Amino acid sequence: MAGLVTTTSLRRGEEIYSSEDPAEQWYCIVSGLARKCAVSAAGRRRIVDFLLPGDFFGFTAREEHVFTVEAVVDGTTVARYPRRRVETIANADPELALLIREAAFEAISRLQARVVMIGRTTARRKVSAFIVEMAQRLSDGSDRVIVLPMSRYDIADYLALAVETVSRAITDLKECGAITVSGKRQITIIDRGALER
Amino acid sequence: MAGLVTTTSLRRGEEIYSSEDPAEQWYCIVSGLARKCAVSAAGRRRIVDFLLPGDFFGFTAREEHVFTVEAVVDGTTVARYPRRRVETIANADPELALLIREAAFEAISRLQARVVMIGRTTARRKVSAFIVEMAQRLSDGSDRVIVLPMSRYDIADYLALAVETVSRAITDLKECGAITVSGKRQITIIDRGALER
DNA sequence: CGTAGTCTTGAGTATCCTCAACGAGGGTGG
DNA sequence: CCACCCTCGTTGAGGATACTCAAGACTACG
Repeated sequence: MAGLVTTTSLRRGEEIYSSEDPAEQWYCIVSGLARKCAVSAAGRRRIVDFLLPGDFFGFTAREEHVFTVEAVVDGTTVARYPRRRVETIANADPELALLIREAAFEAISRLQARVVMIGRTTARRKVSAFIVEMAQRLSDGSDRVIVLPMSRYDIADYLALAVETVSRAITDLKECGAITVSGKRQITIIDRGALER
Repeated sequence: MAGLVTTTSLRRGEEIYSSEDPAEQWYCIVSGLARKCAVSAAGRRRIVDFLLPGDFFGFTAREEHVFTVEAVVDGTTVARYPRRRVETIANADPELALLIREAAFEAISRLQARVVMIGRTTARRKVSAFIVEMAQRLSDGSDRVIVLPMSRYDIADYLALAVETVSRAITDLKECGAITVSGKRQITIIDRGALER
């Protein structure tokens, strides 16, 4: 495997792959953050998934990618694996095949959690769940302080809300004493119970 | 593989597996329809996925299932595959390993499409997209006439809407001439363009 | 120092949810 | 056979929520 992987560093906004590109590689985020996006006919962006270090992506049963993946922060590094060659190696290496399966199963788990989150009723619940999810994924849930690597716009497109609504929900959670906010991006969880309710 | 598979027939409402059950099998719908559900703390049901003939499910990187899967219609038949044994066979059979990967990739595609659909803004768009999706999945999109196998309640929980809103959206689409409805469940697509917009 | 991007707040409106009522259809039991 | 219950589906009214439009503050960057 070591000989196959290519690692690239990207600036914010740079594309890792684009919609309709041939799906010839699999990817893993090494550091930083990426977003998997769709753009609707009306020009509205949807973020299908945030990709954090350790997340594999680019899996598809088709020949072309459906979504676009872009780096969210400067210096995001991505490992690329040539799909066909990895599959060939996996044919003779059950352990590698298992790793691939598990990476795919992880993607399924993330997406299912996402369907549940995006299906929540109120903006406040969505944003609360988002903060809890990020605390979990950024620091294994062990830390009360998180620094969001993405903008309010990204959060809005991730939660299917308007930016203003995200902003208001965060203000709301501040005023309720569930969180505190330092600067724009640093959030401290004060009352986790209130967020999970 | 032939010796490993167990096929069961279920009545509507019967569980295939339940949340927190040990994840020891993989499944495939042979006929009928099943729903993958989560129930929120507030008692609200979310349908994470509808499972149609040919859809594989039960994939997880964990030891326990997170969701519950139930038959939606009487006579739904499900094939069960013992996970460990299938994995052991796959270790020596690259073709089987490929099939598993592709089934998992299909599940990813379905879920991604779902995140996009559920993230749509208005109820009318959601219901329109739902009808188009079902036409696609029930008959490869070739047919203008579809018979919905699930209730309005199921549709509502799938789209994260209230039942009343689903009902109103369908009435709306009827009045706009985009569809016609015979009985409760049979829908004929008149103007596909109007649905996709 | 100006510009572009980000974030917040306000006001008004559209949409959807809740509560309520009602009709149709399918079983079940008397 | 019919009364009854239950689920399902539809419609209406009223209120809550989030969206749109608008404006302004703040930051980073050239």
